[in-house]
Amino acid sequence: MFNNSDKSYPIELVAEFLGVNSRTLYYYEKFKLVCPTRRGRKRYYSRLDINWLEYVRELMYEQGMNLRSIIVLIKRRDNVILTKCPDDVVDSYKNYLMRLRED
Amino acid sequence: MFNNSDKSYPIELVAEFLGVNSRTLYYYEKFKLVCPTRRGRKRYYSRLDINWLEYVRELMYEQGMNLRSIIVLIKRRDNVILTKCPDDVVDSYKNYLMRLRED
DNA sequence: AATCATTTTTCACTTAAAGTGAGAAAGTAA
DNA sequence: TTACTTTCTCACTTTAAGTGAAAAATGATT
Repeated sequence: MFNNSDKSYPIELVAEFLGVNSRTLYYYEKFKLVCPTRRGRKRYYSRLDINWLEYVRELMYEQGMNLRSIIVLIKRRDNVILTKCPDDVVDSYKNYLMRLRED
Repeated sequence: MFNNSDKSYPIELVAEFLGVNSRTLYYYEKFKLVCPTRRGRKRYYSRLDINWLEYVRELMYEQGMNLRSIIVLIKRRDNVILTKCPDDVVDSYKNYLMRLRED
C-alpha cells in the first residue's frame, strides 16, 4: 500500500489507512498540519503526507502529545520531535515544512 | 524575590508568585512535574523548583503546549524544550531530573 | 490528650481542545 | 436538471486542565 511515491490518494482512503475519520483530516488541515494538493475541489495526499500524518498520530496516541504542542514544536523548528524517528519521516517532515513555506 | 539559592518557599507564596492556584501545584506534583521537599507535612519549593515551574508555565501559556506533552518531552530526555532557554532554566531542569531519579 | 490552626486531600464542577455525526451547501458529471 | 460526491458547518461528546469547597489529616499549643 502506498508504494509509488508519485502517487496520491483521496481523503477517504487516507483516513481509513490512518484509522481516523475524514473529518479529522479536515480538522488537521485547519491547523496546517497537512496541506494536500487539490485537483478541482478534491484533496489528494502524497505518500510523504501520509508518512507525516502517521507520525503525528503516533506522537499523539502512543506518546501522548496533543495537536497544539506538535504545532508549537514544528513552529519552533526544534527538530525535536524528529530526533528519534526513521529517515523517511524526516523526509516527510522536510516536505511538510517546504509546503508550509509555499503560502 | 527568591534570591537566596538555598532558601525554600511554602506553597502559597510560590503559587502567588507564579499566578496559579496552590491546587494547581498539587496537581503538577501528581504528574511529578515538580517534587518539593517536605518538612513534616509541609511542602517547600527551592529557587530551582520555582525557576523550573516558571518555565513550564511559559511553555504552556506563551507557547501553547499542554502538560502531557511537556511530560512526554521530559521522559524522552530530548532536551528539546531547553534548546532555546536561559542557562538557569537548564540548571533547574537538571536539578529536576536528579530529583526524579531519587525515587 | 484535646483543641486549634493550617496543610493536604478528595469530590465535583467548569472550561476548552480534540474529535465526530448529520445534514446543508457546493461542485462535477451524466 | 438530476444524481452523485466532496466539502463545509453546526452542534454534540469526551477528556485534560484547573479550581472551589469542604472533609481529612497533621503539627502545634495549652
